[in-house]
Amino acid sequence: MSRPGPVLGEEQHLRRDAAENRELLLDAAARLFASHGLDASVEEIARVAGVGIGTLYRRFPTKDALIAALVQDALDTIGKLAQEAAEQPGGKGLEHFLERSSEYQADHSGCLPRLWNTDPGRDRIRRTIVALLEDAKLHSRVRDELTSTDLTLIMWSIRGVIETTRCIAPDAWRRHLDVLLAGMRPADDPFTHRPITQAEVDKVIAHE
Amino acid sequence: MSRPGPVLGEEQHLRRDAAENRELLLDAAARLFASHGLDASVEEIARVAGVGIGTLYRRFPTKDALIAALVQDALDTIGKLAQEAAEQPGGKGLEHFLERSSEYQADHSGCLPRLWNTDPGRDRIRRTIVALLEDAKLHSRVRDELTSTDLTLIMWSIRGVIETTRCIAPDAWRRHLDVLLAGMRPADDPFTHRPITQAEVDKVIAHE
Amino acid sequence: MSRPGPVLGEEQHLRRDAAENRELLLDAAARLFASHGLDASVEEIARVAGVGIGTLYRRFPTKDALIAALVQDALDTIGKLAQEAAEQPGGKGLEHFLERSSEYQADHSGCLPRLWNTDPGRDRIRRTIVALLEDAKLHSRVRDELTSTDLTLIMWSIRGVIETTRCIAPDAWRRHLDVLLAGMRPADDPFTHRPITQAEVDKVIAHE
Amino acid sequence: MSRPGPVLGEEQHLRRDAAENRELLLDAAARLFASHGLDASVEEIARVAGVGIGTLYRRFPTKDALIAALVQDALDTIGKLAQEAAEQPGGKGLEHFLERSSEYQADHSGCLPRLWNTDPGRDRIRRTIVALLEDAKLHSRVRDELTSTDLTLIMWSIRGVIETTRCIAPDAWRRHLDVLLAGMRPADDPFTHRPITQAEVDKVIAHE
DNA sequence: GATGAATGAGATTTCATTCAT
DNA sequence: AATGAATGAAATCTCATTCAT
Repeated sequence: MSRPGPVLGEEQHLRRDAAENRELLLDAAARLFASHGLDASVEEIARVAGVGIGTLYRRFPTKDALIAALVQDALDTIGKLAQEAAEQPGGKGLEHFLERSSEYQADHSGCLPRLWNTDPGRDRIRRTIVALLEDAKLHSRVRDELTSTDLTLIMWSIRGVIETTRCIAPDAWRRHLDVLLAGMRPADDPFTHRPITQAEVDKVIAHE
Repeated sequence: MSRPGPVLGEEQHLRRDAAENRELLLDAAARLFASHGLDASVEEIARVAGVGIGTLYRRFPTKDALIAALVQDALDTIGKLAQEAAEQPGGKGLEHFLERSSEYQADHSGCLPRLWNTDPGRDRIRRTIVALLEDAKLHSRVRDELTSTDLTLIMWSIRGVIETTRCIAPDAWRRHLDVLLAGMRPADDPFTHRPITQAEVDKVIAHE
Repeated sequence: MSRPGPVLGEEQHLRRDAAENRELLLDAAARLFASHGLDASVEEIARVAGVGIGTLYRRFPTKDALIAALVQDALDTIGKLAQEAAEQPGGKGLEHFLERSSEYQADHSGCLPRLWNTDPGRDRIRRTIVALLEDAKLHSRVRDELTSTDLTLIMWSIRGVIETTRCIAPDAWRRHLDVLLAGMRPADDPFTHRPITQAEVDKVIAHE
Repeated sequence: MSRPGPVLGEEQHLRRDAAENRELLLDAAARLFASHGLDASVEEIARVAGVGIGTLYRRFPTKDALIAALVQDALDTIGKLAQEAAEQPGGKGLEHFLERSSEYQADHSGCLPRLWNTDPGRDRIRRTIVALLEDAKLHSRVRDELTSTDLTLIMWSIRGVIETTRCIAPDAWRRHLDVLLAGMRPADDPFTHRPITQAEVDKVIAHE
């Protein structure tokens, strides 16, 4: 006799608009990728987001597209962090940026494996970072021989540390950054190997 | 480069053909894991090894067992490298070890994600590394404040670089190691964060 | 013959196509289990049902779940048969129930091996059967020494006959029930062994 | 330097002869079929028997052949039991046989599912049983209308009870046999269904 | 537009049987 | 003759993606 009302779990069936769903999906994906790696299933993501799987596929035509969107979000943030860091005086912007961007990655470690593997806007970030590097050299906070590709390796290495330690020792990367910064400082004995080329970095990033 | 011989508890007589197939399988697995990540399918591994899938499962009752075998091989080798490094004079053993072990990992990058995540023999390796560290401090080649857990982070950091660059710039890690070694050297300004504890490292490793 | 409607806890709204497929799958499973035993493959079941294997697994997350659903259907029906039998006058309800429930089992012999091996609702059925037994004793249609556990053995015994003969002589169990009913009737010489306990029956059923 | 002596577990590598192996295998098979059903793997059987799987396949060209051998053993024994029972006076041979053969089956329940499904020697057993039945009728221990096919059904039904209860209540079949024997006794109200034909029984048995 | 049911290729694993040692 | 390594078909189950409702 009772009207077939909303079933358990359906009581929040608000007519959400597209933008909201997008955010819900990205949040859910970030959370699940962080806890289960990129193997987290799209179905689980949709469920956690509270939307149907069809809705997910309307927003993101592919699992990879969803990941790419997360990566893009992260890159956008990192770009902003780089620009903020440029305001630091005394050549300290670079250090500031490394700390802040690492902090951000530690908090959003879900799709780190692919974080550097995508394109648009990356070039602008790179130019900002190069500027930070030049400024740091100008103030003798880092070696002259340090290149922007060295910074890329440094960020990849921090990513590796974060990925490994995030669950247990989420601040481990700070100690490691201490070591890296010490290694970047001006010193008498120069590095013994050539830096990798920007072309190589680009190829790595393009290599999916 | 060659697989280490039978180790503790492994001395069961394998028939010649069985032993051969075991090698073929481990080689194929290493190759495929390196090129396709741990998602490489066991069927593909068996095909590349030129044996039936059943043969693979007779030797390694589980995909994880196969991975574990590769990891064990790698750890055995790294243990040997650590002991060899101990023979280096002038406190240079530690640097020597970091270079050699990184070299090995770059050549066997297939199961790096799990390389540190397994048990037996690890303790012996750690003690050897601690000895290398003490020797390096004795000869003032590294800071006194450097801990063995810092070395662990350093190795994870190198692993991250190798994983990212292996296909395109297989020697990138050497340049990165330059930076790390520079950061390890004695210097005036001390690190600003506490090292992580050995207990934290152990938990990370135990954490799958 | 028709599947019983939604039961306790099963009232989730299934979309029409989903509900249809559920029926198709249960029918196919019943048919194949009947003809090939429980070893019939889920792939074959899906094919006979005319749906993809994924659909089967969406509805029944496990082969066992599929079997359990069939068993549940059967138990529900048998429960109803017991209640219907209670309306028979003259203490004949028990005989009526044995005939009807055996008939049903002969028509749904697919998952007989596990038919009694599951829980919910079983207790209610048992109480109904006990009532049937008491009524039969009251009207002197069966011996006073007959217990409800004897009835359980009797049903297992019929099940054994049905399983063996279903393909060739699908009515053989009727003749066997004649013998059993004759054995249940009041008589001078009592049984010579103790009945098994209800606890033993419960353990047998729990024992997978 | 040590001679490669016998390895662990090989110290009982006695040169066993064929007959002995056959027994070992049949014993192991009976034990494993009893505990794990006919799904017990041939590899496990060989291991429990303490022989190689190749040896098993030399003795029994097929898993089915192994099962058939067990069945044959059982039938031989049951044939002997029937003949022994024929010596019982007063028409009690039939009851004696049912008890003894059930006892034997309860103790050798491994391949019961197929126990009646095989051929050679069966005919001789049947003739012996028919004789027991006639003798029982002669002494008015069973109804005249009881046929040998009824006895077949009775034995199948006992098999069903044994299969179900063997682990928990290994004597349950005795109580059930009480009921069956009571049902076989002469009585006023005749059975209401026709017995199945010998041809039907034969077809059931042939039907794998 | 949103939903979630349906799909089916593909993954891991088992096991009866064959065959080199 | 005995062994057990090798085989590969087949089983169960997962999941990214499509499509009817």
